[in-house]
Order: sequence, then structure tokens, then C-alpha cells
Amino acid sequence: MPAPILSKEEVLDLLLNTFRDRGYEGSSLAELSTATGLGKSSLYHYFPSGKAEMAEQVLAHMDRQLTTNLYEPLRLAQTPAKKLELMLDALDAFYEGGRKACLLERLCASVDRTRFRRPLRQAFTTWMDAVEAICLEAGLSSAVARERAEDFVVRIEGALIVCAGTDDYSVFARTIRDLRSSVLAR
Amino acid sequence: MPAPILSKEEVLDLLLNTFRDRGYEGSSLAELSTATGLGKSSLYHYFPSGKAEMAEQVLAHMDRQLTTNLYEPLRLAQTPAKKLELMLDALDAFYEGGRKACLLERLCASVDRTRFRRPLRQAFTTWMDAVEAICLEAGLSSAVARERAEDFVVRIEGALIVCAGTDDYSVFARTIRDLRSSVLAR
DNA sequence: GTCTATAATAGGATAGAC
DNA sequence: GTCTATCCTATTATAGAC
Repeated sequence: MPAPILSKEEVLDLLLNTFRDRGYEGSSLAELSTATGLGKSSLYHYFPSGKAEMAEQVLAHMDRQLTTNLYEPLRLAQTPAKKLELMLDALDAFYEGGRKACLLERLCASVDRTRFRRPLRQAFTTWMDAVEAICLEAGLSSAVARERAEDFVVRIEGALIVCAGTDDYSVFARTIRDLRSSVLAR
Repeated sequence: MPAPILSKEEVLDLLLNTFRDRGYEGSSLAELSTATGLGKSSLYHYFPSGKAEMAEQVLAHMDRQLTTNLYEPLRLAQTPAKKLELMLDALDAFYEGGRKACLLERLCASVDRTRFRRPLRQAFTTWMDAVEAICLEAGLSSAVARERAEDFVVRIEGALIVCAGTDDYSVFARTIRDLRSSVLAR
């Protein structure tokens, strides 16, 4: 009676959710199993090398998601201002107004962080590069564009921490609002 | 033959170090034992309720440290500008230029986070209140002072994440530099 | 207060049937 | 591809001697 079950992408979505919520060490195989509805053996069928491979594939999955759902649509937007709007709306939705954690942060904090080094760096770089490109297109200097891009990611990540720590999600909302008006300012 | 060994404060310092480095779930009793040079039984002598109590006491310990080494000396500084300098220097040293993680962030990310809720919120609030006080003393309006204080903590926490994720510590240095000149600006 | 020894459980991972 | 059963190790925690 069990047959189609879930696609690989759906499994990765559920794993992503669990890792974001409980962190890498905090997500046991038992929990990952419950979260996906798959037995441990099924998980090992998809991810022969176990939990570390799950996290790696989840990271790659999120990267693909961002590319198709954020970075690509961004290129179609008309103006730099529109692009910025689009990115901030997407981030606000993805982090649910500061209520959901960032996978990148969770993996940076894991003991196995060295294992995820390269993809983590890549994910941060891609993100900052996208913001930088918007700034450049808006006519900001190369140096300023880079600083604004770094600061953009810094503030999103920081706001997520402060919200989680204080249980006050207005900080995330205000950060998004501030970024909306300050990133492209001259 | 073993006798004085370590003071409670020294033990807490070593535990703080381990929790910052490996996170809450990532710090096993075996590691906490090696880090302190104390056997497990000795740790349970100091912390009868185990790891969660260690983290709680480490948090309280850090709070005391910050009070005596940062918040109190801050009150003696002459001008708001001097106070800001003092705090940024202390943070730069405490986080070793972005190379060492924040205990607050690590505990926010832990699965047991609800257990640390109150002290975490308290620690963040105390920190932001200190920055807010400096801003107010410098003549900024109440609303702006609060925003600047929240943004201050957001950017420090965010910079630590981005540095860990990209292995590029210049972001922390630049964040500190930016804060130095922007926090009290009118 | 510290140690050695040990219990009890949870965690990651595999075998083999279906 | 999924399940049940199982293995091994790590982890938390305690007991009892010194």
C-alpha cells in the first residue's frame, strides 16, 4: 500500500525545514525520519552517507530554489529599485518575518562546519553578489556596492538572531524596512 | 594529591569557550570534561543538573563579566563618544575580530532554547539598553536611539555569522569601523 | 572534590526481507 | 523504495571509593 510517497525535492524541503528549526546537531535521524515520514533506511537510500550528506544536499537544494525563485526572476525586473523590492519581499517571506532561522547560519554553527565550508561560502557569496549587482546597476561605486551588499546580508542574519533571542520580531520587520530605503541611497 | 585545581569562575570561562566554539548540542560532556580538565563527576558536582545547568551558569557568568568589565567601566567614561569607543574595542577583543562566536547566538540556536529564553532575552536587552543610553546621552531622540541600539547588536551578530560563513574576517573589522562612525551620527 | 566504573539511553548506521 | 530488526558507539548520568 505504500507507493509513490514523496519526490526527492519534497523530501529535501522537509529536511530543510527540520535543519532550520533544530540545527544540524539538534536534528537526529529519528526526527528527520518523522519529519519526512520516511524510515531511516529510506533516508539512507536517498542519502547513503547519512546526515552530513543530507545537509549537503539540502544546501544544494536551497541553492537551486534561490536560483529559480529569486536570482533568476530578479534579472527580469525592470529597475534596480524593483529588484531590491523583489529580493526583500522574498526574504521576508522565506524567513517568515524573522520567525524562521537561516540554514546557512545553522550550518555555520555546526561542529561539522568544515565539511560544509565550500558550499556555505558559495551561498553567501552568491547572495552578496546579487545585492552588489543591484547596487552597481543603480549607479553606486564598486566599493560602495560591495559594502552595501555585505551589510545587507549581515543585517538580515543579525536580525534573525536578535529576533530569536528577544522573541521580538519587530526588529526583523524594521530591518527589512530600513534596507528598502537605504541600500540604494546615494 | 589533586587539590586546588580551578576556581568556579575559571571553570565557567573554559565552559564558555567550549560552548562558543562547538555550540550547545555540539559540546558533549566528554568535551566539556577535557576542556576543563575535570572529570564528569566533578562537573556534576558543580552542576548537578548537567549540561543545561552548565549553559545557564555560563550565561550568568558572562553576564557578570560584561557588567564588571564593560557596562560598569562604561559609566566612568567621560563622553558618549568615549563610551562607544570603549564598547567597540571590548567587542572587537571579545569576539577576536570575528573569529570567535557569540554564546547568545549559539544558545538561541540550540534545541533547548526555551530553557534559556529568559536569560537570553535579558542579555540582549541589557546590551541594547547600554547602547541606547549612549545614544541618548549623545542627544539622539528616543526613537532613533532605540533603533540605533537594535541595529548595533544586529550588525555585530550578523557580522559574526557572515565571517564564519565566508571565512573572511574583514567584514567584522569593517562593521566595527562603520559602527564607530555611524552610531552617534546626527 | 575528584576519581574509576558502570548503568541506561539515544544516536548513527547497516542487514536483509518484502 | 520501504520496512523491521539489529549493531555499535557515543552520550548523559549516577554510584561509590578515596
